[in-house]
Amino acid sequence: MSNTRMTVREIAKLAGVSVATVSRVSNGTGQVSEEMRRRVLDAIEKHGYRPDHLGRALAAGRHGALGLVFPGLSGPYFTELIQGFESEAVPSRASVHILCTHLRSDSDDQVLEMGRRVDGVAVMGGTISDEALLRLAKMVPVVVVAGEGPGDIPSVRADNVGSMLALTRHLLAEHDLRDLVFVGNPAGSPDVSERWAAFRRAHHDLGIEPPAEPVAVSMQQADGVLAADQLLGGDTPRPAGVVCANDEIALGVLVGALGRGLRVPQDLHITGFDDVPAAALVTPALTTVRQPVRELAAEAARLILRAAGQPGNTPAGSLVLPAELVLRRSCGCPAPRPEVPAGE
Amino acid sequence: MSNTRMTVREIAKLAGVSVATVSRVSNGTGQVSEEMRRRVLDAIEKHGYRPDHLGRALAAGRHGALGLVFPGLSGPYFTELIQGFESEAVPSRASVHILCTHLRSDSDDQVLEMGRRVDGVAVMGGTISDEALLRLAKMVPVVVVAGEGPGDIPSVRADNVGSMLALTRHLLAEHDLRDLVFVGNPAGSPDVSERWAAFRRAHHDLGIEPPAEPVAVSMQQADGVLAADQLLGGDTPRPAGVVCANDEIALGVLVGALGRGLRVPQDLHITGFDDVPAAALVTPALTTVRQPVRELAAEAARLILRAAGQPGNTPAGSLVLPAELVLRRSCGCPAPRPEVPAGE
DNA sequence: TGGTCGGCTGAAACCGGTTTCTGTTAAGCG
DNA sequence: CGCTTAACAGAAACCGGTTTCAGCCGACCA
Repeated sequence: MSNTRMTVREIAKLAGVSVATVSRVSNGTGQVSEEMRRRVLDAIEKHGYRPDHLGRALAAGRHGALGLVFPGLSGPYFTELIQGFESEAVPSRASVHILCTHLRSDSDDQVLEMGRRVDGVAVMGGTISDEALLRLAKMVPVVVVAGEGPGDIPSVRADNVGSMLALTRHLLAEHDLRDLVFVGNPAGSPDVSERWAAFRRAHHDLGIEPPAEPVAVSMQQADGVLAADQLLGGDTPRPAGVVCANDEIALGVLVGALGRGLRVPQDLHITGFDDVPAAALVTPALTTVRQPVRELAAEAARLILRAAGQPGNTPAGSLVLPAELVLRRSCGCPAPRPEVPAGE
Repeated sequence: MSNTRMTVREIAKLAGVSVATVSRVSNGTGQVSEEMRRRVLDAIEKHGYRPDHLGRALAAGRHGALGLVFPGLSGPYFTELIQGFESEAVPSRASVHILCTHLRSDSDDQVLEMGRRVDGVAVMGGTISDEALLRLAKMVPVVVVAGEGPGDIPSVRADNVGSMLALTRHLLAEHDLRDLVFVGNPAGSPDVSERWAAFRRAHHDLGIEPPAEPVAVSMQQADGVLAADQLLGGDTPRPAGVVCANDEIALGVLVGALGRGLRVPQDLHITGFDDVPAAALVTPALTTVRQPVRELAAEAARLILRAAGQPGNTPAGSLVLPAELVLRRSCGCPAPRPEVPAGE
């Protein structure tokens, strides 16, 4: 009815009761007689009163909000992440604040500012400085997603090590490949760092000498094209296989290789990581690793909600979810099914 | 220093001044003598005081937050949208709340709840009911992104009509195609509705009879595969070209066509909409339309911020940004460049 | 020297809720 | 019938800030 916002006190006056009673009715707490409850509900209904979120939050000392911090929104990985997080937060009546640190230099400050507006934060690994992370953790419960935090900050992540071990071993042992290269910058994110380490360890486990250095590029498709230029353009002998830190790099390398007239996988084997939708679509389809990104994010949200619910801010331990090897044509495996992918 | 949060009153006591003075210093408002300012700043510095966001927001009657509502996060379109919105909001010290209505049935309520937590909301067209949109607009400034709102709710959108007119005309006139079909559900979103209307109008403008009905499917890749089954599987004559409501559908149709042994564009012409990264990557590369999604979202954020800044909640008018036709192989055009796409 | 004006300060009201704490009333019980 | 107790209602304090308003004081002017 009324366009101007009602307050508890106005409703109280209109219903002829005290503000305490209105609050009790609208929250369902305490004891209220049927008579009073009727009067209050009538007034609320009649004037379309909804309690103000700020007033309530201030009194409760709780924001009713969760934060999610990520470097940027490149690709389907982040899409899944956000949806997983959000779908877990909303049923708990918590709103979701997002922050893309992107290329901004003052992201540490912005994250700390976010810490003052929410009840807990999930931060993607490698997004902000450890120092900022520790300070943030002093304000609100924090969980690191896809990475590892300093101190005893809890984290949830996929099994990078296990799956990259399996993938590399697959290439080395089943396809009997040598001269593999790794494309991706281990310094860029904890995920890549773990993948690079596992890539090397798989070599060592089989008594094979791994390359000393990765081809350190960023995570976009264009960087994969660049890497392909570097690997295939010069006079250096062509590697047998290219293990990429994610699918987008792999797709870039694929384009670069095909553009040079190379056949994949006959002339060059390529693998990715993440299983983005396009990975199944391109020709040849991309061998990759599927992570339970959505569950990862949902689990992070759950941890935060639980910690925020308790005054003691329980930090809980770390969690590692399994990842799944997806073998397709680009590593030399036969096409798994009659090429009619079920979309996404 | 202190781990437990400081309040204005504590700082005031420690600095030996009144809370009003502390507030004035920390906000830089009003007149404060150098002596007082020093004392307050010292106390603030020493105890690491930062004003509580809730208290401040309550007193100011402003949340310092913007909302963004979308149906789901399928594909790069939404990624761009979020980043554009966020990059405009953050410099204004506004946090960004997101809400995926997804498959939830109670999204209207959730949107209204969001309206009580932010200073303004951008809603993707077709995401919530007109009724909810109108009620939301009574609470906070609202902008519809990629769609049109009821009443005088302002909107920002790309030039669907102009670009789809140009695209369809291109197929009809330049490539001299007939028997085009449109794949996409006009009832699903305002964008698709506009595109379908423009598709038909281009036919009429050239005196050609357009198809009476679209192939109404959803916006995911799998739906494109379904559409291909329907169009290419039966005994009905194969259409000359398939105009898809977005790139993901088009990619699905492409896979379906190639999987049936058809050559694209020789046997079947296909076009998309949005210019997702994969559109340039697939073979043949996809003819499509590039929308200024990021600018769209940034403009929406700007409108909201401006409206939220003024008590009068200026609704402002609508805004239509131009879109660009991207001609590639899949419509029959020659490859524009030596096939080394610069990634994305 | 008295009056006015402007700079500076702090007490108190306010934002919109929740919660404690006190008091009243009626029911239950010996 | 008197006493205890439970149910219920409301006044007031509280959450942590901002802002109004009144008052004090020194400077300036006639």
